[in-house]
Amino acid sequence: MPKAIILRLESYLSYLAELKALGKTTATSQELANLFGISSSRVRQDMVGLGIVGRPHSGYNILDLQALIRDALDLNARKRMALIGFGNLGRALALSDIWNHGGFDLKAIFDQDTKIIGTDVNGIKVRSMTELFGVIKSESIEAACLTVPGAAAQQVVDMLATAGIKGIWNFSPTELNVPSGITVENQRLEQGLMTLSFKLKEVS
Amino acid sequence: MPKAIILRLESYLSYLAELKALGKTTATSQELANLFGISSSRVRQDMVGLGIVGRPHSGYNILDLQALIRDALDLNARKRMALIGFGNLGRALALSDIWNHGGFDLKAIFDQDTKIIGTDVNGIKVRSMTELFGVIKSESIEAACLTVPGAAAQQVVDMLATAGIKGIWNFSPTELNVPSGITVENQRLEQGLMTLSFKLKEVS
DNA sequence: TAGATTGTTAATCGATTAACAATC
DNA sequence: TAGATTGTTAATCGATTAACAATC
Repeated sequence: MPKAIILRLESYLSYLAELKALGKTTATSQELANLFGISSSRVRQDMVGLGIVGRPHSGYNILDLQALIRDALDLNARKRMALIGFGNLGRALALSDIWNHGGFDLKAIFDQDTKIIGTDVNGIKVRSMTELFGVIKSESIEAACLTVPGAAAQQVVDMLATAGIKGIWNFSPTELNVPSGITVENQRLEQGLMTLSFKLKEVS
Repeated sequence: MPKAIILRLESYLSYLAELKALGKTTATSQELANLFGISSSRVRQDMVGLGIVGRPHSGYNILDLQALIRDALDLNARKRMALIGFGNLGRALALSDIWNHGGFDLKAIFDQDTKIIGTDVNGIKVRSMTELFGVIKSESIEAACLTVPGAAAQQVVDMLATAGIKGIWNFSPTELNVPSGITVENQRLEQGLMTLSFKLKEVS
């Protein structure tokens, strides 16, 4: 499935939650299209791809649509995650409620700093990097969130690959090298900021 | 300029820094293409767009290319930024060194929580939201980083718009409504996590 | 019923790749 | 020089839009 479609499904999902909160039970392709300036026919093609059947007068059933999108993105499956790097950003993510929005459960936290190791975070103890391999195995952890400094990222990725991790949510600006069978989703904060810089020049 | 090109320019930039660190002085379109699986002819078209002239044997001069990309993204212009929302994420960003990578200088921090107001962060005092309008004006701040809870986001955006902000780096999952003349760059953490969920299903 | 909205096919658009003469 | 690599044009590909008969 193309990346562009995935991103649209995610946007539909958050908009549908808003509509539902307003008491609506159906949404038309035109309503969804207005959301981010695409044509209603593109939305209908996305709907066909999801396998949902709409009704000529009212549109698509919101509950059905939410369920199908959540299923397409596999958000209902509980996936076990480890966080590597308990710096300011790692700490912010660990304490946030974001994990559940992706169907993830944070199960372990690792850091290198002996001053931090042992800290309790909502019932999860920050562990030493030396425990990484064993804990990922014993806790059946399949995904990792990487919030270590860029210089350390690749080295940690190699450890994660050996331990059998299947997916990485990467916050370091470094382009990671991973063996096949491992997927990386980059959350490029620096690129976001650079894009804002570019856009600022355009608007003014 | 299409978003896809912007993202490529940003990727070229970080790769060029690596090449330069290795002591190289030129890069060919083929090298840059290998980076993320596009064709060398696409890279050459990007180069033409930047206005750089390559040499048939050696490729493009790295220093020239870096300068042109930085110029295209306006990274050399110093832009003054405010951070709104000093929660865990806002705090992590405030303490990070990311701002300079986009050519931004963090000049003010705002939060609603009276327990936090007054805190000193690298010489910047956290201010009350009531000061937002005045400080943005008096400090000539043109951009804002939004790390407030989703429910408060739109309300803050309206204040920022009134104060004359030109660009917003948005970390809230909410789709923001802004008047024309203001640009928003969304840093969708939730969508990143959902995309990872989808990809995990695909690889296994 | 009337007409709003779907599902579907063809047309359009833009971005990417292929190809190749020019050239350092 | 030989050949690697550019700059450029045409071909291809994929994604988006337009159009419209079907239908609730």
